[in-house]
Amino acid sequence: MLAEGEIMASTSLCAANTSASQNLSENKTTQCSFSIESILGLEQKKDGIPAVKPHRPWMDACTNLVLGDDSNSHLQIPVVSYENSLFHANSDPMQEEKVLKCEKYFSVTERLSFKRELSWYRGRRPRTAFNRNQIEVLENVFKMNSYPGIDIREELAHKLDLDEDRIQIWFQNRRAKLKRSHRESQFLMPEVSMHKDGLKLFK
Amino acid sequence: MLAEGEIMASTSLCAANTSASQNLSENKTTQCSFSIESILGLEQKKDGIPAVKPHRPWMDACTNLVLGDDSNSHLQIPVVSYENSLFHANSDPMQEEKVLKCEKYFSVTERLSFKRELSWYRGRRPRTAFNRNQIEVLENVFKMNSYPGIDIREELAHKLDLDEDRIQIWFQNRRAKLKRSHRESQFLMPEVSMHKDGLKLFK
DNA sequence: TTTTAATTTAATGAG
DNA sequence: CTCATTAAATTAAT
Repeated sequence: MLAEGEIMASTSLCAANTSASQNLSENKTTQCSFSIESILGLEQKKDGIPAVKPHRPWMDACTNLVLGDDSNSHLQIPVVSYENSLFHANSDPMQEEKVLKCEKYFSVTERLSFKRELSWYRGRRPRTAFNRNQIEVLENVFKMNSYPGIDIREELAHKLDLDEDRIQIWFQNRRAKLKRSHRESQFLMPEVSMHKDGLKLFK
Repeated sequence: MLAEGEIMASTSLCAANTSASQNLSENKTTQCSFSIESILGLEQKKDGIPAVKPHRPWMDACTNLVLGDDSNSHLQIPVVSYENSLFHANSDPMQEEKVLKCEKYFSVTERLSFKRELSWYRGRRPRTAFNRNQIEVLENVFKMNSYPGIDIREELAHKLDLDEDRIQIWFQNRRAKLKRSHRESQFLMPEVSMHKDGLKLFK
């Protein structure tokens, strides 16, 4: 099930968005309490309170989490799995230090929710920071094979002490990056790509 | 955490390498000169140059005009279009002093390219300075919707005389800022946010 | 020094 | 899988 706000985030659609869009594109009168002038900041602000609830998915979720509201269990963060997992096998010292600092001032539960907040609201996986060696190995493998099969990925995962999933994602992102660079160099230097087949397109 | 060079210490490296090699080349015999060491990045690297170029649309003209096709163009400094611009209207004294010193030894042209290199040693977009009105409008829109869709962004871009890209980046940075501030206030006053509804959440 | 515009990339979800 | 998009973590200009 999708988290509340998730749809909003991915489609950029919400009440505020729609109304704002209408206001911005058409100067129609609205039943909303904000006009295009207010949107554009051309009107004197009389109240600081927006007519619509701001769209802040991560805050919404944090509120739910902190309050432990079970009616929104669809928003729950798979905290546990991250807690004990290997995700932070290569966590950086900075974050470790932060956590250690917390220990002195907060309860375990509080620390948990702080850590939870450090990652994203749905328990978005903490961003993996590959070290130099990992990157180098991955790049070298990529040079030879940008579509490594499951066996190679597993092998890499084991050798580099990473989840196979991280490897997979890395290769996906790496392929996307390569593709983008190709697109861009074509755009930047069309004459090269046009001449590469020996065609005389410009004379 | 995987230490640098840790993989070299692995005892099963050779056997593993062999299978990796087989896996990597899959079905075909390797006509390439890659060894397993090179695959795993254990060989001396001779180039530190990234395989792909960054996206620098505003440099397109320069790249094409000045450099033409150059596989290392990401390292190059664009020469033409920013020469006469306002970007360096207020250069700092330190830099000025350096330049004066240089005067004794370098030609005007060399000095120019030195200056250019200082500020353009990487092809980074010149920092946009939003004016007060632009900020105000952006902030007002942000209050209602921190994820404006493409239509609103385009509209804003037109109304504020900015690239849509600037708008997009602004909102990204603005969201990050909001989130950061939220995180910080929770860190500073966890009891407030946790007890704000008077609930006993932890017992 | 602080703030924030710009960049790179890991993670995510839809197609 | 691709592709577009997002947030995290930076870098660098002011």
